Amino acid sequence: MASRFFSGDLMSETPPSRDYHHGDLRRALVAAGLEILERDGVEGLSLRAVARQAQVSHNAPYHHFADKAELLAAVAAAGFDALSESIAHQVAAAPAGSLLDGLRGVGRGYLQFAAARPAVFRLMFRPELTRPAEHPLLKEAEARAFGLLVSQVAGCQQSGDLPGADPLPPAAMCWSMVHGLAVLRVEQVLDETPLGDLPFEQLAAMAVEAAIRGVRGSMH
Amino acid sequence: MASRFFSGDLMSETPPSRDYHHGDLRRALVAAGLEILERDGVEGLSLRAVARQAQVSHNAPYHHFADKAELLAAVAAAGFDALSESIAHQVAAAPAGSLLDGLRGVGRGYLQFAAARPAVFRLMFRPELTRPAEHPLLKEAEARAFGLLVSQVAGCQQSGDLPGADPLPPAAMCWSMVHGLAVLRVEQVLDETPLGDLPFEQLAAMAVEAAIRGVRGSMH
DNA sequence: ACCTGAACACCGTTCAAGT
DNA sequence: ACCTGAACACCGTTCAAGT
Repeated sequence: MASRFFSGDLMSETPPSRDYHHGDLRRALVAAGLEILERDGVEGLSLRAVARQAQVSHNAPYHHFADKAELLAAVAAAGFDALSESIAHQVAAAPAGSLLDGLRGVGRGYLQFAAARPAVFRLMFRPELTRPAEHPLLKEAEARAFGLLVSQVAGCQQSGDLPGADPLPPAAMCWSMVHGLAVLRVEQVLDETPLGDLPFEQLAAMAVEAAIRGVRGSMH
Repeated sequence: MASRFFSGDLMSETPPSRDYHHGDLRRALVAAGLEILERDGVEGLSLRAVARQAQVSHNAPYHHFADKAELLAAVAAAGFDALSESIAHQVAAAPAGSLLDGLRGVGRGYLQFAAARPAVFRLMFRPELTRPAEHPLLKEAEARAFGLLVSQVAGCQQSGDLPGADPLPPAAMCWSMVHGLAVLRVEQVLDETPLGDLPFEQLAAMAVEAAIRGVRGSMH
C-alpha cells in the first residue's frame, strides 16, 4: 500500500494500479461495495456504482465475478464474517457463570450488529441479490455465524440449562426471535407503529430474555 | 370508441371500457400487481410489467399513481388487508376457552399467510419499494393488522393470562418471534441451513408456543 | 382518462479491440 | 488483468401530441 501516492491530484500519472493487476481488485470491489452500503444503502448498490467507487471501468468487475450476484455474494459473505465477530465478541464478554449468558451474548451480538450496520444486514438477507445456493463462500460464512448459535445452544443443553438434545429446534426459535426484531428494526417497520417510541436497546434486551424463556419450556 | 368484451371478465356486469375510464384502472393495476407477485415474485414487479399485465400503455399508471412506489404501496396495502383476514380467520377459529388461544390464532394466521403468499409478504416488508411514510392508505392497512395483535394481547392482559398493563412490549415480542420465522421462511434462508429439514408447520407451532412462553414471564 | 411514441438517464450484460 | 467504447434490452420517468 505504500506504493500509492495521491498527494493532490487524483488522476496522477504514475498508476497505483500495480496492486490491482495482482488480484487486489477483487478485495477492492468488496470494500467498495461495503462503502456504498454504508453511504447509499442496498438501493445504491449497483454493479456500475461499485466499479465507480473502486475507480475501475464498469465492466472490470467481470474479470473477478461472473455477474452482479457473485459480487454481492462476496460483500454479503464479508458481512456474515463481521456478524460472527460481533457475536463472538459478545459471547466472550458474557459472564462465565451460566452458559445461558453465552447464549444471551449471541443474541446481543446479533442485534447490535443489525443496529450498527443495517445496510449490510439487509443485503445479507436478500438472497435474490446474492443467490447463496450458487456461492459456497457465502454459504460457508453463513454457516459459521449460524454455528456460533448452534454450539451455544448445544452447550446449554449439555449442561442442563436448556432441555432437549437436538440443538436445531431451539436454535431456530432463538434465531427467529432475534432476527424478527432485527428485521423490523433495519426495515424501519417499528417507526411506523406505536413501538417506534420504545428504545431499541430495551426491546433488544426483552427479546433476548423472551427467547431464552421461550426455549426453556418443554420442546418435545 | 370500441367497447371491450372479455369472455371471462371477473368484474362483470358493467362495461369494462367505461370502468377503466371511470377509475377502475386503479383497481386493475393493483390486481395486476398481485398477479405478477404470484407469478414472478417481487423481482418481476416493475411498473412497466404491471402496465403490460393490465393491458395498458406503460405510462397509463401515472394517471392513478404518482410513481412506482405509490402503486406498490397500494398493492402492499391489499396484502396487509389479506393478512388481517388471515389473522381474523385463525382467531375466530380458535377455541373460546383461553384468551391465549386467540393470541395463538394471531400467530398462526400470520405464519400461514406468509407461507401461502410469500411474494406478497415480501413486498409488504420492503419499505424502500412502498415508502409507507408517504402513503397513508398503506400505513392504515398496516395499523389494522397490527391492531389485531395488540388487541389480543390487551385482552390477555385484562384477563390475567398475560402480565403487565401496556400491550405494546409483549406485542412487539410476539411480532418479532413470528415475523422472524416468517422472514427466514419467505427468504428461503432456512433452506440453506440444517433447519431446512424440519417441517415448517412444526417450526411454526413451536414459534407460537415459544412466543407465548416468552411473553408470560415477567416483563417489567 | 386514456392512447402512441419518443426521449432521457440508469442499469446488467456482452461484445470488439486495445495495453 | 485490466482499459475504452459501443451496443443491447430493460427500467422509471417525463414529455408532446393525439382520441
